[in-house]
Parts: sequence; C-alpha cells; structure tokens
Amino acid sequence: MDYQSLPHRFGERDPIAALRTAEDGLEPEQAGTRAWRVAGRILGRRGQGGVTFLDLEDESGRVQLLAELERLGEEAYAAVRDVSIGDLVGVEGTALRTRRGELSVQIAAWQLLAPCRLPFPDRHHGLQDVEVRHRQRYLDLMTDPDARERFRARARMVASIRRSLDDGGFVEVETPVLQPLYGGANARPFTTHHNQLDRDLYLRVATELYLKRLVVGGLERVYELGKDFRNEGVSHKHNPEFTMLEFYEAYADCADVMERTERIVADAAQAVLGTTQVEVRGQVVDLAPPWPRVQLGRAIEERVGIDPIALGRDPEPLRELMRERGVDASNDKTWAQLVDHFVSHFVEPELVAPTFLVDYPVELSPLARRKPGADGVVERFEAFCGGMEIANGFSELNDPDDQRARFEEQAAMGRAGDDEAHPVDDDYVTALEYGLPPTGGVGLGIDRLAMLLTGQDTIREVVLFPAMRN
RNA sequence: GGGCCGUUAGCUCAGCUGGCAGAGCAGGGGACUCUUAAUCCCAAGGUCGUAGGUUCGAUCCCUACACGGCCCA
Repeated sequence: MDYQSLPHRFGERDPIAALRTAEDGLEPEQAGTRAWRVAGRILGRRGQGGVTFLDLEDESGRVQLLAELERLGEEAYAAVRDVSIGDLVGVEGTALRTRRGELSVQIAAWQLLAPCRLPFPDRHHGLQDVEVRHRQRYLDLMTDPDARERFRARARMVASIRRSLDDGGFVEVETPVLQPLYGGANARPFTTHHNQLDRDLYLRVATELYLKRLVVGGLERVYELGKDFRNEGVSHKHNPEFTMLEFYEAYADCADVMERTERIVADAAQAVLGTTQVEVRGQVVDLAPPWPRVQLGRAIEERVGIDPIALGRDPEPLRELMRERGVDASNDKTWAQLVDHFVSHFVEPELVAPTFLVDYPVELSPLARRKPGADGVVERFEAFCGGMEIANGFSELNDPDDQRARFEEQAAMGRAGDDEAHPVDDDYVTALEYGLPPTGGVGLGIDRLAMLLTGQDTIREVVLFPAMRN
C-alpha cells in the first residue's frame, strides 16, 4: 500500500447524523436530490453479486452504503468490493431508501482514505478482553459506541465544572507538576531528576500549597484542574496518575466550600445526564443539594457504637473494637490512624448517597484550620458518594506558627516510618507569614466523579489509558 | 503485599478420565444484482501465556513465573 498516494484530505464532509436527519423522510425506493459527502470506517459488508452493501460509521452515527455494478462500472465497483472491514473511506452520493427500508447512500464516488491492514475485532461480540481494551483503547473506542460516549460524557462533566468556576469569578491557573518539595496530601510521590539543574524533583501529589500561595498573592479565587501523581497501589478507585480539581476561595470557609462543591457536582450531573439522579451500586441517589452534613465521630458511633472523638486520644478502646470486629489493625500505630481506618472500613462503604463528613481530627489534617471551641478538631469535610471519597476540603490553616508545628509533627511521623507524611515546606510557611486571608478550599476527584456520572464501578473505565504492568 | 479465578487462531469462544487442536466471525480465493451478524463453496490460519516437573504420551495433572480480573490489606 502506497500511503503517500492516498488523499491528504476529504473536505466538505457531512456528518452521517446530519444526513440521517435530513433524509429521514424518504420512502422505500425513493432517492434524495442532493449529493452527500460522508467519511468514516467500514464496519460491515454484505455482498450480493452486482450489489454490495456496506456499513459506514463516523463519530456521529452509522449509515448503509449501496454500491451497484451498473452505476459504477467494473473498475470502480471492484474497488468498492475490495474494501476490508475497518478501512477508512470517503464517499460521495445521494441518499436512497432501499426496498427493505434502510436509509442508504448510493455511491457515486469512492475513495480509500486509509486502510485497516490488521484484522478487525469481532463485530458481533465486541472486544471482550479487558486487558486489550485498556492497552489498546483505540480498539475499544472503535468497536464500542458506549465507550466513546463515556469519554464524551466525561468531557461534558469537566466543561461544566470549568463553567461553574469561571462563572463564579475563579481564575484557572497552572502550577508546577515538577516540584522541589511535594505536599498537600498524605501520599508517596514519584521522584525524578533534572539533569542540568542536577536536582531531584517530585511529581506533585496535590496542587494545594501552590494554589494557596496564589491566594496570598491576591488571586482571590483560583482553581487548577489537572493531573496529580501518587506512588501507590492500583485499585478500582485508584490510578497512580489521576485528575484532580482544586479550588480556593478567599474570605470563605469550609461551610461555603461545601455549598459550592455540592452545587458544582449537581450542575455537572445536570450537564452530563440532564438530571441529578444517578444510579450507583444498584441504588438511585440524588446529587441535588443540600447533602447531609454528618460529624465524623457520630458517623463512626452510628456504626460501631463509640465516638472516638468524644473518647479522647486513647487508641486502646479503638484497637480493642477492631479486634472484636475481626479487622486487622496491626498497621494502625496511632489513635488518628485507627480513626482513619474506622472511617474507611465501616463508614465510607455505606455512604452511597452523597454525604459530607465534617469535624475531622487535627492529626489527620495538617493543613486545616482548627474549629473554635472544639479541641483537636478542624473545620474540614470529606464528601462521599457511591461508597467512595470524592472530595476533601477545609478552612485553610493560615497561622504560620501552627502550620510550622504541624509540618514538624508530620516530619516526625515521617522519621518514625510514615512514608506518606508531609515534608516541612519552609517557603510555604514564609508565604503564610505575609498573610493568607481566611480561605476555604477543596480537592475534588474528577475520575471518581466521572465514575459516578457514567455508572462505572472502576476508575479504569473512565481513564483512557489506565496504568498497566509491562 | 495476600487469597481466588482466568490466559487455546487476529477477534469471540468450545475442547479433553491425559492419546494427531475445533467452530463462528475477520483475513485470502470463488459464486451470487436489495442485503441487515447476508448466504453458499474452497483453501489457509496455533510455541494451547512462559519455564520446569510427573508420564510411554501433557492444552489437560503438579510447581514457579508473567500478565489480567475479582476480593482483601
């Protein structure tokens, strides 16, 4: 095949959907009057001697093509009959409804645009091998219109979120992916090296600390929507690179951010689905605000009978309870880790309808502001839906001394073997010393929200190229 | 990291108490002038995930490994 001799363009192309709409009124054996130019991939062929039927699909839809020996002559007809399933072709012709009632394009001119020279996946069963669908996503998209629609829905969701924030007066910014020091989340980073600067750099685990520097600088409402990277396990809700929205709003607090978050999510659902009702894990839930606010301690108490926050900082009763419930808590060294484990094991899976948990222990929240009148608790929330955490936000800690102390505590935990602890970020503390206004912010997991809005139960189905082993 | 399941033609899948590896579709050749997963005929297509082991003989039984899936951490 001489690829260079193939056409370099196919202009003035009509989407197949436009043809279908315009010519829908044709009666059987009636022909349309105008010429159509359509292009796409050949997905079916039915020979019939001097008549050949082909199925042509573009992104907008599918239509049958009709090639007739009598109309085209030997040579052109042979060229059409030589087509392989999967070839990309451009066609010009008038519309015609066949005797059997199928809207078709009667081929007047035919061009091969690009051959498909490898065998096409089974047209009837589709591509079943999950591994191949992920490694060669183009085959999945080629053969499964639902897969294409899923990623279009994701794009509509992201567009809606941007619209919400843009309309709310937020500025979209881009902060470094390669960071000298990582922070903003408890996670292990990927490490890389800059050769000329001869220094190690980290791929960001969050954008938080940079975005809050911008709020210090006077960008009062900022957001960033992009990839974060966490060097940890792969699961149905974790991919090592994933998409996160973070936004920060000066002169607002945790409660304001919760309201904005639930509104953004509900609007995104409306934009993608035309409704705020989604089906998740066999249950219909409504994303319309307001979502219930439940204190973290109460949520745990409802399920296991004790409120660990009210109990003080004694890990032993919690450890004992874990033992009773047959949960292995041997990795949980501290009271805070046990609380975290209680949430993820007993509470999170049950939060199918959208719910905010609020009032988190300060030990789990090194960047959040303390709640007045509540010892050891910060103004923080996590949003859960479909049994997953989808967002995490708080009133931002703006006391540089407290922030430094929290970093030091994190560093101590790091030295004690917690490889997800924050390193101390002196420059960030310096920024706080210049004055961070009272600010609320949140991180929202875009992939997980896409799972909810497209009805998928694994992140791999909403990430185009999920992480795989070699 | 642990447990369970899977890996057979390009794709979708059969197969066997352990005895020469099967089909449909796709691809190749041919017939057929209104098909809809078109139909019919012909030929071709395989390191049965990889490496060992048991056996006269292994796609099948055993072990390890790789990759994937599900569950747990």
